[in-house]
Amino acid sequence: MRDTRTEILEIGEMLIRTKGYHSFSYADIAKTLSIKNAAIHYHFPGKSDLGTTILQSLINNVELLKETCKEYSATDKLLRFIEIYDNSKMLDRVCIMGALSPCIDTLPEQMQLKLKEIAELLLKWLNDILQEGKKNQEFHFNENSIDKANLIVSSLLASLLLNKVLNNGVFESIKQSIFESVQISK
Amino acid sequence: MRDTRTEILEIGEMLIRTKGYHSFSYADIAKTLSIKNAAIHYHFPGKSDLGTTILQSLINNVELLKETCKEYSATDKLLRFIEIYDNSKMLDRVCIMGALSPCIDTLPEQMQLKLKEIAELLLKWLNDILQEGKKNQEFHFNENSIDKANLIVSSLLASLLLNKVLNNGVFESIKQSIFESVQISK
DNA sequence: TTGCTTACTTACTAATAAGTAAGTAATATT
DNA sequence: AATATTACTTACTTATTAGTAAGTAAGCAA
Repeated sequence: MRDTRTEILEIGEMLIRTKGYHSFSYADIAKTLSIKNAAIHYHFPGKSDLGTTILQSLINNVELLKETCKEYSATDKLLRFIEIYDNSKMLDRVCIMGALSPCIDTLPEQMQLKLKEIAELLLKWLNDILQEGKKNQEFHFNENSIDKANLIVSSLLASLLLNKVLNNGVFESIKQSIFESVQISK
Repeated sequence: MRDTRTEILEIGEMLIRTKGYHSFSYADIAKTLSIKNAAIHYHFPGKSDLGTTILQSLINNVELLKETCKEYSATDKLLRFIEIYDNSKMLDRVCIMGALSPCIDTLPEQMQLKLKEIAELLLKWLNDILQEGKKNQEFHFNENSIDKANLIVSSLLASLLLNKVLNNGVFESIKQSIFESVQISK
């Protein structure tokens, strides 16, 4: 038997990434779990508490993944980084940045800050990976690594969005471009 | 004295691109224009009528811009294409794809179709520009032009989103990358 | 001058939203 | 055995939503 609090968080995350923060309600979660509306308020008094907790748990997941990859080669780290987006693609979801950044101004302040934290965390991690790979000759590129990290995160994020609209091969096409742009073959 | 219908469309577009489709209400528009809620229903019976009309007018604008650029060089066409995003950046807005694609499944069907139309229109136009520029030696790149168009649109779209979150130089950084990737200097 | 259309307002409905207060049954603590 | 805590439900409030029906004032058309 699953823990209700955890299930609320997972369904909430799914709803944010499939419908958006403003388009789901406590009633959606309640229906899915066959509990009452107020049960969710018991675990998360306000919607912003739920939203903030979901974002924090995503931050924790990235930190954990980062720790797991610590000893990997830069190439394998990059592969694991891109896997985050692969997983989203497989589930036909967008990433959290894609889901929330368009309406960041309408989010509770705590959520805005957490979203910033996620963006900075991902960009910094990717930048570290790129620098390491360049230093030890795994990757080959001329641009500075911050610009490159910006470009990679942007294009991954947006290809998930475009994929939802067009259902074409844009995600795979982008992934290929990324590998070519750092000159690793896989 | 302005035309109310046109003003509703313009404010509606602004609201979609700053707050999102589900986060604005007829009341928001009514307040801004100092008219009553029902006046908007007179011009646009349902919210989906308003949304669909806004998307159609954006399609018309792109078609018009395309026509205007007809005789330009490929380089100038590309500059005008990117100007669409420059304008968004200046106003601290995201583009319509960035605003609506994350929650496309929650939009009225007519709006979903119009959004697809916009995505296809932009990608096709950019692809044409890239092919023309490659053919006449204005641009130099090895990838196929469809992949390149995907990458450029994706990164422009996402850099507007990231810019809202981080307020850093990501948009300018991406723009520079695009120019370099087709090897034009400006 | 009578009637019709345009562009609204007034006043409303029904649905849904987030949120709360009070009660309850089961479990854990002392 | 008595008490407190956990995890809810029941029943509710208040606010906001999209949407509608009926009325009106101004302008034009026959």
